[in-house]
Amino acid sequence: MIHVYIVDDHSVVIEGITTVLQTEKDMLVCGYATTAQQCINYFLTHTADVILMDISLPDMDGIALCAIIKNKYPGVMVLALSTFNQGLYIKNMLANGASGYLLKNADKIEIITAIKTVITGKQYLNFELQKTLSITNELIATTPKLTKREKEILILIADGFTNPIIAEKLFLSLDTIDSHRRNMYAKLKVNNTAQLIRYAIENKLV
Amino acid sequence: MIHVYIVDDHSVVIEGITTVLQTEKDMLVCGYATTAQQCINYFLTHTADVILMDISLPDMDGIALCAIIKNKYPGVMVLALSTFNQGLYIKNMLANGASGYLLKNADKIEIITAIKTVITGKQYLNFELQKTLSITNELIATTPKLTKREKEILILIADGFTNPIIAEKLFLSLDTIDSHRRNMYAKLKVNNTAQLIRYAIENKLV
DNA sequence: TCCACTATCACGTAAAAGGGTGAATTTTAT
DNA sequence: ATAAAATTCACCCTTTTACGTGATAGTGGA
Repeated sequence: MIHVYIVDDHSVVIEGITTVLQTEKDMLVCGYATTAQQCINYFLTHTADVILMDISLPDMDGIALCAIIKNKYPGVMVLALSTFNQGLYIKNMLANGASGYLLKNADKIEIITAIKTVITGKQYLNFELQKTLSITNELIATTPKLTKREKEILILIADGFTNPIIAEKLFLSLDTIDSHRRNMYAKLKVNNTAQLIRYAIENKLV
Repeated sequence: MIHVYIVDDHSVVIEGITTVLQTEKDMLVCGYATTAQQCINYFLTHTADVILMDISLPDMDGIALCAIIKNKYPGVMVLALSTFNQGLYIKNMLANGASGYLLKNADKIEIITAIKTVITGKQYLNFELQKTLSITNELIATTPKLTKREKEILILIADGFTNPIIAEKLFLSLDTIDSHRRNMYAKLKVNNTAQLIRYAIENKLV
């Protein structure tokens, strides 16, 4: 009998998964939580084979909760549950010990398959998610890296400070700020402030 | 007997709501759809008293679907279903004929209450959502409005074009572009390109 | 160890942005 | 119909950006 624990702040999702798993004779929903803290408390005195864990929780993100659980109870398999197909989330969950990632639009069969896969110790990721993940990895690899100083100056530019003011703030020459700025332009293949700021915001550097 | 139809691309949510409503003797889930098109097809030959409608669907957004349904079948009450407590969504759904808005973290009682409220023709919005909506309305009221021309020029600036180039593109004088740009600075209380672009992106104008 | 990258600064020039002020015409909303 | 807002343009001046070119010293990874 596979004991499944559910962590999700949407009660209808808990109901839904429970209903789906009831049709499986060898699976049992042994409990659920709507907050990370409830989940942590439960595992102090109980256990489970698999946790279906939403990545967005009211008190903590699923990535942090996953790390805590896997650190204390490595034998418990975590299957991440999310609405969004975003590479960075997938990457982080897997890096923090999750054995798989399931989208909420998954059907009954996929949910059951995912659970059965992860309890054997294998990883579960459907094709769509694997593709997203590989695109993300490629994106990260090809994204030009800004240095510490460059990021620091970039943030000040985004805050609306001019080169002379930034030079003053950082006790550097105006030419130095100009130089860093130009290096960023070259790295990011842009040629003015507007494009620089746009790049910075769209890539969450600011 | 209240006939409830569910539109949501997450099958576990459909399962969950169905399970919740089964406990109510006077409610019946008469059908469900995972796409807007399925929903439209259903109503060509069937009907329902209430539609629980997710605002994010694979083929169309819930706002558009709501408008279509209410236009053809004004008697069918639409109760929007969403994960996010975002004022603009709430506003748009209500403007397009929805009778209420429900968050997916709502518990059984709230779901039942919401359905019972909307079938009487009244609007259902919980306190939290009402607050979000009023904050959003206030925000919209206080957000400085850019004119068509200003937005057009703003987008070109964000694309990295300089004033001379923009003037050329729009067959206008450089002074005119400069003038519009300065008017935007005044409206948005900024004083250089970096801040302008930041404002534009953070307020989804670009 | 060596090379690429980083961080710092300098000089000079041209282009663009930022800011003051004013004004005519057209569109829009009350 | 009339007032308000939007759109267009002009002139002048200062500051900032953008870009070419080059140089020195430190840092870190292959």
